[in-house]
Amino acid sequence: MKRDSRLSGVLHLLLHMAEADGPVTSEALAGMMQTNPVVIRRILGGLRKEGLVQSEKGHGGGWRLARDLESVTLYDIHLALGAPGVLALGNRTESPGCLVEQAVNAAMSDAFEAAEALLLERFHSITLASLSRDFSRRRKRNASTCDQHRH
Amino acid sequence: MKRDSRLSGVLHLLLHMAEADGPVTSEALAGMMQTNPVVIRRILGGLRKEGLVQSEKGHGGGWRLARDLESVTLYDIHLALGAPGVLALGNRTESPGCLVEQAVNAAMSDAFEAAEALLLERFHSITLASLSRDFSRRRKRNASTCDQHRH
DNA sequence: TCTTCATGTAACTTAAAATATTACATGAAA
DNA sequence: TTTCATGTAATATTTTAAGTTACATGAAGA
Ligand code: FES
Ligand code: FES
Repeated sequence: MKRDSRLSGVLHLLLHMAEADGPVTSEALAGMMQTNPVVIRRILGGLRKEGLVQSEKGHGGGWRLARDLESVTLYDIHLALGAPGVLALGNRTESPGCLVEQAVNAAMSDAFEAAEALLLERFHSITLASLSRDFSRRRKRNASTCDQHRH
Repeated sequence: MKRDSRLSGVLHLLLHMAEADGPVTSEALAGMMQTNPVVIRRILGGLRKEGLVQSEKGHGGGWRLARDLESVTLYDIHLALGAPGVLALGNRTESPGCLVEQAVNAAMSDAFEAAEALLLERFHSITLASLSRDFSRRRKRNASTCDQHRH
């Protein structure tokens, strides 16, 4: 069982894009995320379909945010990523006819749904803008020593 | 990202053991779970260390519950399984020096902790006994047509 | 126009986990 | 002393995620 850090990673990308003046290339973003440009393009390509980012080809091209920082919540991004399951635990579904399994699943599903609902509700209340503000606050306190680039 | 159904699977095992008169062999349990006996022995071996089940070798051997159904909660079992992460989503930790990452992680960690706490709190209130009662209720309503065995 | 740069995507490869299997030792009952 | 079942290490298989290569498309600049 491994944790999916795609949401976290995408936030990283978006905030870095918010910081930048112009478009940012997938190569630059890949540098920050220590991964391959194609991976970035795949991820951001999905977000573009949802209208969160836009891209431009050719000289001076790259990626930029398509919406206002205030209007984008973690939940929006979560949806744009395909709303992957939020919980690492799940129900067995291999023997649907088994009454034991039915009883187990019924009991756990309630708990799962409650936890998931709580998490997604929190996501609604976190905007890119609030993250950006928090970032600025941190930048004032610490001298940034980011390996990949200067702020 | 795949969901871990170990908890669900273990509950299945334990309830089947609760139903049985004597010890149940790992082979029989493997049949119900459509897996290999060694896999069962590995999982139950972990639970034995926590005092949830006990095993006997040789003729007439197998696995049985070691504690009262009322006294075992989902949370106990979760702990006995090593308390694996409950959430599928997680924080990136690849660039700990990055201030953007710090801001993102700080914001999400709160939400993660809240959701996890809620789920585990629910686990505390579900006992093996309550699951067993629910199972009996279902058995009365439906005629059991379990492929692996009769109840 | 022709070169350069960057995205868009499919196909492929690599790497990492999770799961399953084999093999054999240990100990208990018949 | 044979049979049965657990205990466990080592191995193999399967599945899933991540990364890479290759090349097409289109935009800007020389
Ligand atoms: S295998 Fe679960 S009820 Fe029979
Ligand atoms: S790479 Fe994230 S702050 Fe620089």
